[in-house]
Amino acid sequence: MDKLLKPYNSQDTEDRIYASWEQGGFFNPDVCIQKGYTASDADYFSIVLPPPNVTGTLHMGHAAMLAIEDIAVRYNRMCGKRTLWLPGTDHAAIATQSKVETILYKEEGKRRHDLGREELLKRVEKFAQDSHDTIVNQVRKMGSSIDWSREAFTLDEKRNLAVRTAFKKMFDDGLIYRGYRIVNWDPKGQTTISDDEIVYKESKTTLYTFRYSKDFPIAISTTRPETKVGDTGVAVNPSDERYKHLIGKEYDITFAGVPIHVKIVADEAADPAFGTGAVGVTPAHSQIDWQIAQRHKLPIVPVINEYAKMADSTGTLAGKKVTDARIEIVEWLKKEDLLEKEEDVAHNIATAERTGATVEPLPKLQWFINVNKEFTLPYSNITGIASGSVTTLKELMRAVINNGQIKIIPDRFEKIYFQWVDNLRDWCISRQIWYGHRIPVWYKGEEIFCGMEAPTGEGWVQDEDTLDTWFSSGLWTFSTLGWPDMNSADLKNFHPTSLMETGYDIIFFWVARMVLMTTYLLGEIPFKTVYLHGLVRDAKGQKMSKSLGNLIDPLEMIKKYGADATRMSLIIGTGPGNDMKLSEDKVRGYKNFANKIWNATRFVLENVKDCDYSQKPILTEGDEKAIAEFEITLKDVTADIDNYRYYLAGEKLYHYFWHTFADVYIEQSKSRLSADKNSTDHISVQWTLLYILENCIRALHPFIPFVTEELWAMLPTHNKKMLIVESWPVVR
RNA sequence: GGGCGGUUAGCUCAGUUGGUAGAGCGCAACAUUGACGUUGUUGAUGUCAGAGGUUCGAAUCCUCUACCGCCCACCA
Repeated sequence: MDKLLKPYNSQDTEDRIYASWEQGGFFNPDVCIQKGYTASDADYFSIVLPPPNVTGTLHMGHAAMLAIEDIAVRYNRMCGKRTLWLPGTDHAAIATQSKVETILYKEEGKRRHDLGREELLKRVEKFAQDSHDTIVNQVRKMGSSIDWSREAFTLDEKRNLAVRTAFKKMFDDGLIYRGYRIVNWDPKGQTTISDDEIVYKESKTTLYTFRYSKDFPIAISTTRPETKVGDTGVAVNPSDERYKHLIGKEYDITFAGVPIHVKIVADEAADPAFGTGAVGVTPAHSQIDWQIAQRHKLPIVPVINEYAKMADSTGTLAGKKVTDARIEIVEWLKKEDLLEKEEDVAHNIATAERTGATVEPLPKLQWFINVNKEFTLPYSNITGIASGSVTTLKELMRAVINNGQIKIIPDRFEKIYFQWVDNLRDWCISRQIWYGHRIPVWYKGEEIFCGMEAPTGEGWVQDEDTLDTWFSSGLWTFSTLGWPDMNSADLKNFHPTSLMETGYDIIFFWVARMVLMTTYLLGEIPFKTVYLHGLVRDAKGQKMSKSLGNLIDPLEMIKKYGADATRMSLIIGTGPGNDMKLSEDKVRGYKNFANKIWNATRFVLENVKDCDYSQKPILTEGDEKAIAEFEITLKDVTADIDNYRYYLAGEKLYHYFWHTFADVYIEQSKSRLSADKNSTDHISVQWTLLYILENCIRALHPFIPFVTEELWAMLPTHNKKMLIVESWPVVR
C-alpha cells in the first residue's frame, strides 16, 4: 500500500505483473479450464497472431496490432470464453534473405554464391533467430496475453508438413502446375516475384515512334527501344482499315545490326486509337505480347537476361546494360533516319517491393497456382457451395465474402477485395532463393514426382526453388492449430478463428491467400471477422521511416511512459481502416491517465477503510443515480467492443473515469466523507465509491492491463483472483 | 483509365438508425498547503469544402463540382 503514496511507476510494475500472469498460466485456455477460471463448455474466442517477419524489430504498427488484439482477447477472456491467442513469427523468405545478403555484402563483400546454399542458410537462420528473440521480447513488453506454449514459426517442422501436404493436394488436383511463361523477374534479388510484390513508381520517359527499316510499312511506338531486337511480330487491330492489306506479310530486317523476322498479325489487343495503332510484339518481354505471340504462333526471341543485360541472341548488343543498349539503338534510329517522333510521357516503372530493382518480364519455367481451374470440393461448410460440388479457387474466394460468412471491417474493403479477386491471375509460387520451404517435387530425366518425401530409387533431384512466403502464411490460421492432423484438439476447439486483425496493406498478400487456402483445404472459412487497422504515421501524418528520422520506437515509449500509455495512445482516435497519427505527446497524455487512476484509487482506499463492501447498504438517491450513470457508460462500452469500436470504447471509459467519476463524483464525495461516519449518507457514499471504482478497473483492464492489475490487488472488494481472469462487469 | 476514402473549432478527430454541432490537445482567465499541478473551474472560436436536390427538418440521404490522400490496372 505504501507504493500508492508515490506516483504510478510503470517500470517497477509491468515486468513483474507480466511474469505473474505467465506463471499463472492465464494465457493458456487449457490452464484456465483446469484451474476453473473458464467453463470447459464455454464458447470460444480465438485469434492467431499475424506473424511478424523475422527481419528485425517491431515498429509502431505492430504495437498497434498487439494492442487491439490484446483488448479483444482480454475482453473475451473476462467474458468467460475459452480464449486463445496464438503467437508466431514469419520467416518472410525474400525479405529476410535479401536483408542478410545486404549485410553479407556490406560487411564481407560476399554474395550468396560465394557462401553456397548451406552456409548462407546458416547465416539467415542465425539472423532469423536473433530477430525472433527480439520480437518475442517486444510482444511481451506490450502486455500481450498470448499463449507462448503454442508458439509457431512459418518455417518450422510442423508448418513444413502442412506446406508439403497442401502442395501435394493442389498438385494432385491439378491446381498447381509448372508452366513456361512471362514472369516478374527481380534482377537484384535473382528471383521471380508475384504480381503483388511489384511496386509501380511513376517516372518520366520518352515514347519513341519509328520504323524497323525504310521498307517497313508501319511505324510503331515504344518506351523500350532496346527490346525491339526481340520483336517477331507487329499486331494491328483486325478492324483497322489502314493496315488490313498488310496482315499476314512477313519481313526480314536488320535492326540495329541484329537480324529480325517480323510478321504482321491481326489482334484485338492492338488499340487503333493509341499511337500508330500498331504494336511491336516482343514475346519474350511483355505479358501481353507473349499472349499475342501464343495466339499467332510467333517465335520467341530472348532479349534480356537474368542480370538485366542484353541476351546472347541480340548480336552486337549482347551483354550490354539495357540502358546503354537503348541509347545505342536510338542513335542508330536517328542515323538511319527511322525515328519519326519523340515525346515525353509519364510512365510507371515496375520495381521489386523488397530490393527496389526494376522488374523485367522474362519467360521462365515456374510453378503456378491456377485460380480458375475447376475441381471438386469434397467437403464444404461454405454457404452456397455444396460438399462435392465443382468450383474454382476464385469462386471460393468470392463466395465467403459474398455470403457474409466473413465480415470485413470496415466493409468498404470488401469492394477492394473483390476488385483484387476479379483481376487475379495465376499465382506464381516458385522463388529462386534458398530461404524457405523447398518445393516438394523431384525430377529424373523427363519424370516428375511430387510427394511428401523424396521418391525411392537413384537419380532423383529435388527442385532447387523454394515457395513464395505467402504460401505458408496462407495456411497460418490452421497450420498453427494442428492441421493436417484433422483430429487435432486445437483445430476442433478454435477453428475457424474468431478474428483476424491485421493491416489493410496486406489484405491481398495475406487475407485473400488465407481465404484461398482454407476454403480449398478445409472447406471452411479461416476467420469470421477481419478487422483492418491502418498505418501508424507521425504527428504530421507522414509515414514513419528511417530516412525521415520520425520513427517512434515502441520499446522507448514503453520505457518512458509505460505499456499501458503506449497502448491507449494507439487505440484512441482511430477507427478501423484509417491511418493513425501518433506523437510522443499523445503517449504522455495517457501516462497521466494511468496516474489519474492510480491517485483516484488511493483517494478512495484512504476513505473507505471502514466500509463493509460485502453488504450493500441502502444507497441515497443520488448514489443510485451515479451508479446508473456508470452503467449507461458500461453498456455503451460493451456494445462498442462487441462491434469492434475499440477506439470509442477506450475513449468513453477514459472520459467517464476522469471527467465524471473523478471530477464530479469524487469531488462531491469529499464533503460527504467528512460528515458523520455512521450516517446513511456516509455509508452510501463509501460503498458507491468502491463499487464504481472496482467496476471501472475491471472495464479498463483490457485497455490498460498493467495498472489495473496492480490496483486490483489492493482493492478490498474481492478474493485474491487476478484481474485478468476476473469477469467483465455486467449491468445489474 | 477504374475504384475507394477524406474535406467539421488553431491542431487531431468524434458525431452508431436525419432533429438546428462535440471531445482532446492548444489558447485565455482564475483557483490551489486539499487523491493527483501528471490538478481543478470558467471561457472564446465553426455559413460542418462548394452548388443543387429530397424532407416539416440534413454535417448525416441523393446528384454534381473542387481539392487532398490511397488502392487497382497499366497502352504498346
